[in-house]
Amino acid sequence: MNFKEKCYQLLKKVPKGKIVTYKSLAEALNTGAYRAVGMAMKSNPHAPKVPCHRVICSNGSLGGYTSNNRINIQKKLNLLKAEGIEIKNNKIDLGKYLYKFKE
DNA sequence: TATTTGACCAAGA
DNA sequence: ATCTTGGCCAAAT
Repeated sequence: MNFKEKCYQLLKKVPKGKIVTYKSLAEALNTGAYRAVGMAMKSNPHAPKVPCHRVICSNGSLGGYTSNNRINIQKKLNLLKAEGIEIKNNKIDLGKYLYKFKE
């Protein structure tokens, strides 16, 4: 299985109402390639099956979605709100919504 | 095979 | 608080 597919599998494990950071996701993959994880997302061959909108930056910002345009960011933000996540000033409470893979 | 790039992260100024 | 720099790993060229 390629690195990307592992990212997708792991990302699909993330429950609704929770989010993960690129770093945490990479850590769960037993690696530190958080940047490569982002690449895997933009490739996104599995489209809506993989909740790439649940993946955000470690600083609490949304990161990117289809592009780095604010408009698309709004869309991602809206999806997260639909999950029950509250965003404050385009920032998310990591300690509250960050999902941990290992336990 | 080597260099560059990227939906990033952490630290320094 | 924001901006810049260096570093990380994998994929693209």
